[in-house]
Amino acid sequence: MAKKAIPDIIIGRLPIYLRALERMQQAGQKITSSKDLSARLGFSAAQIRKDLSQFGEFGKQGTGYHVEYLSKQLRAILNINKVWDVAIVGAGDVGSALAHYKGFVNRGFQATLIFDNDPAKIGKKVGNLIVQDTAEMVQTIREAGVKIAMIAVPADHAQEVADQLVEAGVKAILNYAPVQLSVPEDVHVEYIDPATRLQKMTYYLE
Amino acid sequence: MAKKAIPDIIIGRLPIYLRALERMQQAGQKITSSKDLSARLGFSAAQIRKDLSQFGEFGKQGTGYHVEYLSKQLRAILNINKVWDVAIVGAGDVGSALAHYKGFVNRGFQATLIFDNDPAKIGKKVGNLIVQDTAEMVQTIREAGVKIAMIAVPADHAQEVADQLVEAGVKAILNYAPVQLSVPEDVHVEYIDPATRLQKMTYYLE
DNA sequence: TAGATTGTTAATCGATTAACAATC
DNA sequence: TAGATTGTTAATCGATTAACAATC
Repeated sequence: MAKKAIPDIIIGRLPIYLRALERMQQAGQKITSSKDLSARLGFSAAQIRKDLSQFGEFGKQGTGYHVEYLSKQLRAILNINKVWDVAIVGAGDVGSALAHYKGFVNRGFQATLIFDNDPAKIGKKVGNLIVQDTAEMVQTIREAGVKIAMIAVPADHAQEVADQLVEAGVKAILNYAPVQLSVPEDVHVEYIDPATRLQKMTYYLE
Repeated sequence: MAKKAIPDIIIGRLPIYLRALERMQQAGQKITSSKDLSARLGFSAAQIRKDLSQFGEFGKQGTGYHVEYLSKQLRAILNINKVWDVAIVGAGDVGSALAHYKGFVNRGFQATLIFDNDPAKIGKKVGNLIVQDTAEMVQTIREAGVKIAMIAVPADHAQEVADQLVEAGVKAILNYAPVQLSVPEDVHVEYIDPATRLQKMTYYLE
């Protein structure tokens, strides 16, 4: 309830703040400020302070924010103190790339399941994972208690897969298929479509 | 000038409208309406009409929009009536996946160059492309007149690569490295970071 | 202490929605 | 014609910014 009150657009910025803080930590920087973060990220200092103040008082007047402390707080707020298991649906180029992707390590996620409906792929290894038959997906995901999935199947099948994921108890979907999905309102969906992003930029090109 | 006046947030929705229209076309649908698009995409009908009206009068009262005509108009507005060449920097897992990605076909883009600084990778084939030495990147991109690039190198090197791309005349960058880039204001940057997107959703999970 | 920076309120800015005349 | 849907204006809603007292 209290959570619901915080605008989604603010939630979306928290991981970006966290990413910057973690880079500061790596670089040995102990203290930062809204001004410092603003210079790095391009958001206004006022906005950064306001966003953070939604969740508590993390800073110190005159000093700023302790990098490690703030980053710990943000990880707690975002629920990534644990490592979440993630299922991948589709073992084509995109699904395989996600299975190999090293960017999830230390950011709260690990791919533990991958599915495909192509008999030629089922049983094959992709990274550390063995491709399983989509026919067993609902049961396998439900039994494993996996709550997050990434869809990397052709656009025509994405909605069907989404329906199955919902049935399996998945609550968060990262969709790489270039279609809008229709899901119950307690299921969250984020979209990644590089062509769409490039098209946004070509508008400005000549 | 007139272009600059249109909010970026509207430009970002145009490719999504286009994506839906192209799926309608494939399905043989001739006519749509703001209400129909709204049902598919989740944006309000009023917003869709208002967005489109920024660029002209594409519809007909009482009828709606002709799918093929509107999609043609949007392609023109977004400057994707041509096919844009795109350079990929980094031939690791992400770069390779982008080189193989089939989602760019018919959406206005083709990868034509790929670069890496690892001698073990230079000269190797990735998809149709041969990996070239990053040392020659600035010159090669400039000579080829390529204006769009995707960065798929480790975070530590992304800014350096971005600087080189700017020097080479690139005006649009799709950045897969999990860092904010600093570029001149006539250069456009979009970010794709799946971990960030997943973290946004885990906020809502328990 | 003096300087710096937070957290927060009020003011501004911009985006979305509702409503409806125009018209196909 | 009657019904439907556009394009657009005005009203609403929400997000960002400016400013500053509190305080480290």
